[in-house]
Amino acid sequence: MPVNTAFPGIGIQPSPSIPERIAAVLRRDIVTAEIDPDTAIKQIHIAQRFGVSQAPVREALNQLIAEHLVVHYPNKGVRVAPLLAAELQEAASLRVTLETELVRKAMVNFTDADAVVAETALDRIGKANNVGDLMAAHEAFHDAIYEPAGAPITLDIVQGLRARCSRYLGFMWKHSDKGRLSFSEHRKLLDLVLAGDADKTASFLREHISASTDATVTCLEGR
Amino acid sequence: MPVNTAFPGIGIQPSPSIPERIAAVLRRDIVTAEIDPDTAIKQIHIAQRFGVSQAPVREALNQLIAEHLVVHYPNKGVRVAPLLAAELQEAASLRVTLETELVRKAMVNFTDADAVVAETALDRIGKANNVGDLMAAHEAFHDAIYEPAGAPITLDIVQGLRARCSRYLGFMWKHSDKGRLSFSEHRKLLDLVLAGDADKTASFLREHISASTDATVTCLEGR
DNA sequence: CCTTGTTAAATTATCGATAATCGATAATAT
DNA sequence: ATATTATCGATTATCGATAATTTAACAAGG
Repeated sequence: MPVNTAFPGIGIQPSPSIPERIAAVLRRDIVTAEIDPDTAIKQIHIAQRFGVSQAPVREALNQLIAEHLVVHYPNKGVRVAPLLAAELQEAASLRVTLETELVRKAMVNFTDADAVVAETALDRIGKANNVGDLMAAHEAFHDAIYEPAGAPITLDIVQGLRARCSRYLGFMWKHSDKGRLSFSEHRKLLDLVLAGDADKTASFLREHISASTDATVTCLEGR
Repeated sequence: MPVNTAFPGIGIQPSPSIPERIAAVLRRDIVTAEIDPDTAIKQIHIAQRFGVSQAPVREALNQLIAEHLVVHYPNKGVRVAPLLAAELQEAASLRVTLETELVRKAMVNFTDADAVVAETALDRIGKANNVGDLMAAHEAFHDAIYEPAGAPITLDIVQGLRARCSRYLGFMWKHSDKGRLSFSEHRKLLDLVLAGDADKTASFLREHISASTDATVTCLEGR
């Protein structure tokens, strides 16, 4: 009993469940710094906002708890996680370790189709006209670079770490004009991947992550 | 308004919630291979077993989903995750990368108190008389070795990866007598940490993880 | 004989309401 | 006046029941 007989091999992407839709909206609001750190998120408010009962809201919040975007206080609910320089620095350090390894493995398998996907994401970065779209495109670009590595567990961890770091970027963009996401750095990263020099690509990626982290940390400490 | 005036500085460890207790039991049953891979876990059964309604059961299952110990099929429930050699190998490879880094950082800060905690866990490994206790002690030992690194995010990720790998160990122990958890290897690991040679410790740790992984993979493929 | 459509059973997902918990405040006692 | 206890309001956590979904069995038709 195949999942999708009309388009064999493609499969049906299940329409996002209610909890997933709610989590997606809250996640965007958090990483774009639309909601301030430490803000309490009350189940009833969210339930009314989406016109559902509290049960699916709780599931969405549990998702965000697992992603460390909110913190849970038993019997007191959840709050948007605080922004701590130590968290950003450790997460970024891990990203350097894991993403350089991922890109090395990906480069071995990189196909023309993968390049097309990455180019498309790059275009989306250039065309994005709001913070949410920009971040989504940024995610998509990095994922496109790493997916060919064929390391799904690592990729999953990296995605979580990147979301955690993106929060800080979103905060910086909201409160200052520094460190705008540079189109050109990503263009160069993709060019390096296509050129095939693994060492050069890895060290450029390390710089890419470190530089944006350092800018964010100084912005964070300046308040 | 201090949390605990009778024992200042100690604080009250909040008694585990119902979902946490349920998740803990299911987690143990899964990693000790008491439940076979692909077994469907029905909400009503668990609810009746613990004498609660389905709501807290769903929360416990969501926890296990986040830990990748069960897989969720929308509108069809959860099943114990399958055992795949590829998953074990990638998770173990990640563990080598992250745990060698952790132990290096931990050795810089290692105190006598940390050593006592590790020795205690080592004793528990020796005295454990069932698979569940053995695994819990094993976890505690490795955590004791890594905690002084002061890298909570990395430690959290490593704990998740170790739980994923432990499933395979539990499976092997259930179906063969090979690869019993050796007390002596952990004794030597702790000795190396205390001796202070970071390179030697890291390479021993790499071998410790790789060897047990290889044994498990061959056991897994032999059926 | 195979396919297709229909129904029934089982299970998940959601709902509305209740119980349990917490923080703050008021009341009482020392 | 201070410290302890009791009550209140708000919110989470849990419950029991219903709605939605899937699966399997079976019947009708090609």
